[in-house]
Order: sequence, then C-alpha cells, then structure tokens
Amino acid sequence: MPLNIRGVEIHQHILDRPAQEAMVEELRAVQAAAPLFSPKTRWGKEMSVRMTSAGKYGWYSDARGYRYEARHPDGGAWPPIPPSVLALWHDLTGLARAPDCCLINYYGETARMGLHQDRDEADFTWPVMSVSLGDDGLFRIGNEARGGKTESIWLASGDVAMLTGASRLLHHGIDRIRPGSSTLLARGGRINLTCRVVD
DNA sequence: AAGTAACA
DNA sequence: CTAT
Repeated sequence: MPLNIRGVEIHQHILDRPAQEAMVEELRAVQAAAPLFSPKTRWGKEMSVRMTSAGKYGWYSDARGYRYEARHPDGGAWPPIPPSVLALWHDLTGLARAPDCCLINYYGETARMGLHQDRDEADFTWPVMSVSLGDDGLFRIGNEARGGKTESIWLASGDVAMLTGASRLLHHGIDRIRPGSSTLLARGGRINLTCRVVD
C-alpha cells in the first residue's frame, strides 16, 4: 500500500534498479531528439530546472505564461512517450487512456522548483503521475490555496507520486535535491517525469 | 510567481 | 547550515 500524504499517493521504490535503468535509457533517446531547455517565467526569470517533453504536447513557459505546446521550441514535434513510462501509467492508474504529455524535468545540484499547481490541463479529474529517478529530492506538499502549513518527504529513485482525486490541485514543489545520493545517472542530478492528460 | 530573498 |  502506498504512503498517503494529503491524498497524494506515494509508491516508494515501485521501480527496481533494472526498471529504472531501462527507463533512463529510453529517456536518453527522447532528450537526443528534443534537447533540454530552461523555460522563462512570465517575469523573465529562467527556471533552474531544465526540461523537455514527450507525447502529443509539451509543457512550456515564456513571457506569455504557462501552456502546452504541440512543438519543441526548436520547431519539431515532441518524441513519443517511452513504452516503459506508458506501461507504468496504465499499471498505476488503471486507465485505458494514455497521457498526452510526459514532462521531463532535470534537476542539477542547485535546481529547485517553487510551490505550484498543475492546472494547465482541461480536466482535473485525470490524475498526474510523477516518477523520480536519480538523486533524492525534497518534495513539499501544500494546499489548494497558497499559504498554510506544508508537509515534506524525501523522494528517492524509483518512487512514484500520484496526484489524484482531491489531491490533484494541491500545491507542490522541490526544495532541493541531495547531490550524489544516487548512482543511477552518470552525470548525477535528478530526473522527474510528470505524465498528464491535457485535452 | 513553475521565482527570489530575508529572517529566525 | 536548515526551516518557514
């Protein structure tokens, strides 16, 4: 049974080491076709996390705000979502519907992500699946509205967090990673995948 | 505010 | 340094 924090279901080490390695190998191909980039916020600040996407849409941000785009900023379509990620999605959600977007976030040693909601999708009844690979990340879970108390948990490589039901619109973020805590990624750092149904 | 800084 |  998964841990439950404010309705967020956290499946610890649901992926064993070989499964993590296989997923990373598939993600290498995605990054080769759709290179990582650092989006800018509406206020012109570059995010510390580098990202790319796979699937029908990719998440994007610039001076116009947050949105999903059908193409990488370089102009090409996003690569397909890797089979291992789709298999995990169908296994954990029980849904026949595939996600439209697999956002790939790469956290270097000093990367962070402030508290935010995933609310650029059309229908919040679909869950969001978040997969951690590589170094540990300190995950903070807040409330639907900004402010108030929060709870934190260290996410490790192979952990999967599901934002589902009433927890779907909770604020969440990564305070920091723990550099060198995993040997999964040759260059270190942390990869987080978030799969969403967009349309 | 998917950001940053100040302060305890 | 970490937590808020």
